[in-house]
Amino acid sequence: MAQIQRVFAEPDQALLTLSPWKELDAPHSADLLRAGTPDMLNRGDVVDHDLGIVSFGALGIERALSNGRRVLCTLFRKGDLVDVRRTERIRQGALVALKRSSFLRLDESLTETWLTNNTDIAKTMLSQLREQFARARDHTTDLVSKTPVEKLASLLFEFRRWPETCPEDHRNNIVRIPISRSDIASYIGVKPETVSRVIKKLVREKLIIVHKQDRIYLADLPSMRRIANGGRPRQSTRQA
Amino acid sequence: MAQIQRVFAEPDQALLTLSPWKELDAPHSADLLRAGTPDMLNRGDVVDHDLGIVSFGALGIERALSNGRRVLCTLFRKGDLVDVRRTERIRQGALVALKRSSFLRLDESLTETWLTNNTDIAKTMLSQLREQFARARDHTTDLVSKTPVEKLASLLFEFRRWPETCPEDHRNNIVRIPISRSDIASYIGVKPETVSRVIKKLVREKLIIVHKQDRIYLADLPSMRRIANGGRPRQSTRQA
DNA sequence: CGACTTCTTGAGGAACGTCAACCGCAGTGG
DNA sequence: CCACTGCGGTTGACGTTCCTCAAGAAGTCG
Repeated sequence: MAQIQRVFAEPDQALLTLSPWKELDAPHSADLLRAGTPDMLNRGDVVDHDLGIVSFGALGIERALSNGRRVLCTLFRKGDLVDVRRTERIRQGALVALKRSSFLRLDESLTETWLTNNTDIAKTMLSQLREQFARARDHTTDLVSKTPVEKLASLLFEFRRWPETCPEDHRNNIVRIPISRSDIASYIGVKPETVSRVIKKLVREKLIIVHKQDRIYLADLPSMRRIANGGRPRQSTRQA
Repeated sequence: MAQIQRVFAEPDQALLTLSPWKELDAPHSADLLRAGTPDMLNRGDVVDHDLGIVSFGALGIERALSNGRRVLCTLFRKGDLVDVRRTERIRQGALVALKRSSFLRLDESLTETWLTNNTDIAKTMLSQLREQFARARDHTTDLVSKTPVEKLASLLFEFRRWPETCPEDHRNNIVRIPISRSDIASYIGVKPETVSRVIKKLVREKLIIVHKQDRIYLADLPSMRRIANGGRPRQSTRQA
């Protein structure tokens, strides 16, 4: 028993240092942990539960379209509340691990009880959902009318904001890529080939340097930021 | 004074019959109404407030990219809680009315007090945000890898689910289009010209009939549903 | 080392964006 | 009453872009 406790105590305690959970009083956060069941997940594992917290790693909601098209419509990162319950049961999609991750399953009825007795937890969950909705809007902006280069640049900055980024990497403009190339493609709505070509292009222009597959150096941060915000539109068809 | 009360009493009372607000106890919902300031909005009006409820009409969050690209990253419809406050103040975007609408502004600190004293309201807001996040995921799925035809078909079904749809229209497979063609375009990430061409194409195939500009009849609902769910992928480059 | 998956590179074409012009309609003013 | 104007929407021609397909390279695991 003590052993089992230990197994999840380490990463799961860590999430209490993350916003917004760190704002909770100690007793509440302890409740939170005790009520959760930790799941270790490998890449590709499907989570058959729609309420919990990501202790570490990366999860996503995956949907399949005809023609083998695969869509990643949301990314959940370390510290995120995952609450994908919904009233209308349409097109739910599967919650799937994109890399080695830990998921702290929460019991639904128990959580409901908390919400009734404790407005702090309710407020914390509200701020989480609000934040995730805001991130979804940002992502939508990326998808709606940006070019692949702009989309990828924007995604790099999103990864830069992930809590895994250590302060040193952040200072040095190093971004860790937590997911595979094809997952990136499914997330930003292009094909893996295009992701590859875009990265190659940015390297050629000396805007980034790929240290390792999952480690990219933003050599020209201002330019990259400009591109991410929409600074590289489709070329006009008419010559100047 | 009585007159002013009357002005907003009518549409704003109506929203209490909508999910999830209708689940609230009468005294709480009355508080909700009293605390709000109703704003009448015309198409194009910008709302400089990030907390409230849509009494009727349609609002959207609009962002501008370089090159004159305009993005509508979320739609808010009748009954929706609009809570777009966020911790990181990046790329906020403007909340703008897409047609004649009424917005019930809520006071932030007052709402905060409610949440502390009343878990019912907290739960209601939670379920609202959860639902909107779910809708955002659906929209993301549409944007990521669907063709324009699929995107538009999907949007028609979204409009069909809007609370304005009267039961009769629903039975008769009539969809009311609440926003302009160019807003549709900015929302599904294509150009107005493409929207026009797609509609024309669907009409030619006898899948829909356009009664009026803002009234479309789904002549072949099953086919349309199939298309909306991804049934019309990009044509292969290789001949069969 | 070989079997495997993931990523990259290359060629070619469909598709959607770009531009420009036109249409229909509503409001305005002579 | 009609010309004028402005706006939203539509149509057509054309070209860039990114997807498709296929094959090779690189990384991963037994």
